Parts: sequence; structure tokens; C-alpha cells
Amino acid sequence: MTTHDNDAFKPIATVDLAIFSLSPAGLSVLLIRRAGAPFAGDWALPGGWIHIDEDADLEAAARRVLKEKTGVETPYLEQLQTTGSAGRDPRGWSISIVYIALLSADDVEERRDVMAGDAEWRPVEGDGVGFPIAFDHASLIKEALSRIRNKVEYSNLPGHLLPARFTLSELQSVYENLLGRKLDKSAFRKRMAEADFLEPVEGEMRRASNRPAQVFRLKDAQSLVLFDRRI
Amino acid sequence: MTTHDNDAFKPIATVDLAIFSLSPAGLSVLLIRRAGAPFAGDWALPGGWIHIDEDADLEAAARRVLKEKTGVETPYLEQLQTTGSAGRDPRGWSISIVYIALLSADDVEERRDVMAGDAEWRPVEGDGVGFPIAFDHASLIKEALSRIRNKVEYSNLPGHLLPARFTLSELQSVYENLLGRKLDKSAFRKRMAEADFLEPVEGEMRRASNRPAQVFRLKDAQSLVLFDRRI
DNA sequence: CGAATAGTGTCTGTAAGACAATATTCA
DNA sequence: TGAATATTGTCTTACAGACACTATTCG
Repeated sequence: MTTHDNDAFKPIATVDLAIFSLSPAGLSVLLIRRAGAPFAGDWALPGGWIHIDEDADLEAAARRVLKEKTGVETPYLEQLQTTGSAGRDPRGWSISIVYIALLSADDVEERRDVMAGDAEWRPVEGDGVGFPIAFDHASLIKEALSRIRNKVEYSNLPGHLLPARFTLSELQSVYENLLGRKLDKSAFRKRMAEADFLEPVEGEMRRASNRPAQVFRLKDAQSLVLFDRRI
Repeated sequence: MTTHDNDAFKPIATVDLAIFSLSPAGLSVLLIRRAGAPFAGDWALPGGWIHIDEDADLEAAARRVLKEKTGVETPYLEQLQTTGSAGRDPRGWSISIVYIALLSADDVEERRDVMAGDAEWRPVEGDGVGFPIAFDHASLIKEALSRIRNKVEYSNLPGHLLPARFTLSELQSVYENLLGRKLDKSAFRKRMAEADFLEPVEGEMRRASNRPAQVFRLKDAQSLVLFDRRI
């Protein structure tokens, strides 16, 4: 064995989460105010050390952090990327495995009281949140947004941000919000139909001063469905 | 600080590489025969500990491993995913950051004598190599192949496996080989033209008992170009 | 009825895919 | 000239995008 087998030569390893939800202001990301050094008082992505005595694997570690901060147990969860370098954490050579989580509007609403006191939703503005962030987390947020916006083009990702039940018009609004452009109603509905990830909630309609709208739900609330073509 | 700041609680962290090239038998992956425990004598992906005193960041670590095993310094290199769990390495909770590297046929040819003695190219068969592999590396190879085959559908990835200079027919053959289906010549050329990642080598033609073919090269030998649509 | 939104239908230009024709070399 | 492959062109059909029409409710 080399000297690198010695613990003193191991890098630090953390799991960090970019947790998104829809707020009235649009897409928002969950940030934590750091209590201790380094970057005390600054905002950062929620995350934590890997607990080798407790976490079975990386995804379990991510789920643990998510549960601690939001109370949510079954979100959409996806590994984004891993960064690691000598300089990104003043405490030493550090690795961060970054996950993206999408919370449904229901999750956000129901767990509002469970959410950690040091956590707050911050609306996304362009490539980030518009103010300085601890560590290299600003670039991690930027990467997460890039991945999300790219996937909106060819997946049912926006369906994971809505409440469990929604209408096609509401779904189209989220697509338009995330894409930053208007979509054709007819083409949109055709695409959703052929992607086959929605099922109508029989008999349930959204009523207003107009024709009632069919209510839908995701066939699978955890998995991402990819389209054959761009939307 | 928590107890997890202690080195004894840190997971092991390695960088592993799925290095691919084209051999006469088709796509091949570079494997290393393991000298020591665990899995002594078995084949595994090339990889190694992160050297916190030597590697500036994760990609530098990947490039170091690549250089040690193949002599190649400027390949196509892309982070694939990170796996980590309590059980994947008998020595303890371990993380593997996996990179995909594509070597051009020129690289393979020129560095044949530089290549590490314990390394061998193994042709890909289906989802793997057809024999047992150390650790969870078989599933890592499977994931790498899945990523590669998916990207062939909408990128210039195959261009990174050919020698530096090639004809359109040769490029089409590689696409067909990786996709496992025949492509229309006319449509293929249109797609390559609009993707705009090739430049003709002026005056250089591939000659045989037929009409000579224009020789091309990649405009950028390191970067991946994504298409608007599937090929 | 009028307003508002849900949901479906039609029309047209573009382009993908199949196929064919032409070009250029060597033997 | 014939064989072989490179390169370009044509034609048809499918479908995406734009737009319009119908449906259903409330006030």
C-alpha cells in the first residue's frame, strides 16, 4: 500500500444538494445560512459530510441531508456532478458530490413547519441567486440550472415541481416559465400525450368561470421521462 | 466540528477511468490486471487514489492516471458519475469518481510502447466485456457504454475515436458500428455539414481504385459538439 | 349572451428518409 | 470499359408550427 492509504492523505468528502421548487416568484433554490467557519454567516447549499457509519451509499447520504433540511423523503433526486480540488475548501482537499432535488409544491407547502430554521427559499435570477454564496456553490448552482433548463427541453421535469394534481394549462405554464418562451397549446398537448407520463384523475375537474379542465397526475412521481424530440 | 472531521471517518476516494478506443474488433476498453488485494489478479478499470499533495483537482487526477497508463495527455475526457457505498470496496466506505476518456486511433498506435505493462485493450461485447471484473467496475463500464451510445445519437463523439484525419465514409462507418444500424449516406453528410465540426484538409485525398475521398479533421480535437436533432 | 379558458381541428411549408443519378479514380 | 466508392440531387411523405375553430362553464 502507498502512503495514500493513510487517513491523513484522504480528501474531505461531502454531499451537497441543489434543491429546487416553484415559488410565486418562479424557480427557487433552498439555501442554508452557515453557522460556523468557514464562510460563517454566508449562504450555502445544504450539505454535509458523508457518515460512513450511517449512510449506506451516496444517494442515502443525499436523502438524509434532504430529510434533515426539508422533511421530504421521496423527491425527484438526480446526481449532478462531482467537484474536487485543493482550494475549494480552506480546510483542505475536498470533494463535493452534488445532487439535484426537485420538490413538488405540495411538499413545500406541507413541510413548511418541518423545514430547518436556518434554511430559506431564494428565487433564481438568471444563472444564480444574485448575491455571493459560500465555497464554489455559486458555480454549482449555475451548473444545476443549466442541467435543469436543458432537460426541460426534452423531459417531463417540470411535472415534478407542480403539486401532485394539475391541469395541462398549469403544466404548460411551468414549461414556459422555465424555458422563457411561449409554447403552442396544440403542439404541447400532442407532445405530452405521446410522452405518456400523465394520467387523468377520473372525474376530477378544475372549475372556474370557464370550461372545466381535466386534472392530471404523474404516472410515476419519482422518475424522469425523456422525449424523443425537443418540445 | 463533528467527529466526522476526523480522518478515521473519511471515506476512501479514488478516480477511475473508462478509457475507450477503436480496435479492429470494434469498441474496446482498457483494463488493468490488479497486482495486489483486493481482487488480486482480476481485471479492473485503471484508477488510483487522489494524491492531495499532487493533484490540483479531480480532472488533474484523472489526467495523471491516464498519462501513467497510456502516455496520452490530451484525450477527450468527460466526467461520467460518482459511486460510493459502504460495501463496494472491502477496505471500507469508498467513493469512485468515474471519467470517460476516448483515445484516437493515432494515440493508441503511437503510444503502444508507452502503455503500462499490466494494461490491455478488451473488446466490448454488449453491455460489458464478457468476463468478471473487480469491484463494481462491470456496472461502471455498463454505465459508460450507455452514456457513449446515447451520445452517438446526437453528437460528434465518434470523431474522437478515429485517427486525426479521416474521410466521411470512415466516420459514417464508426457511427454505424456504435449505433448498430445502417445510416443513409445523404442524410449523414447533411447532418455532419450542419453540425459544423469538421474541416477539410485542403488538397489531401484518400486514394484507392475509385473516386478519391476528401480527408477531414476535427475543428477541435477535445470538445464534444452536440447536434440539434438525432442523427 | 359575453367572457374566459379548455380542448380539438386544419392547413401549409419544411425537412427527413428513401432512392437515384452523377463523378472520379484504378485496373 | 467496368468496378468501386464518393458526392450530390430528387421526390415523396410525414409532421411541426401557426392558426383557427369549437366546447363548456360562470356571471
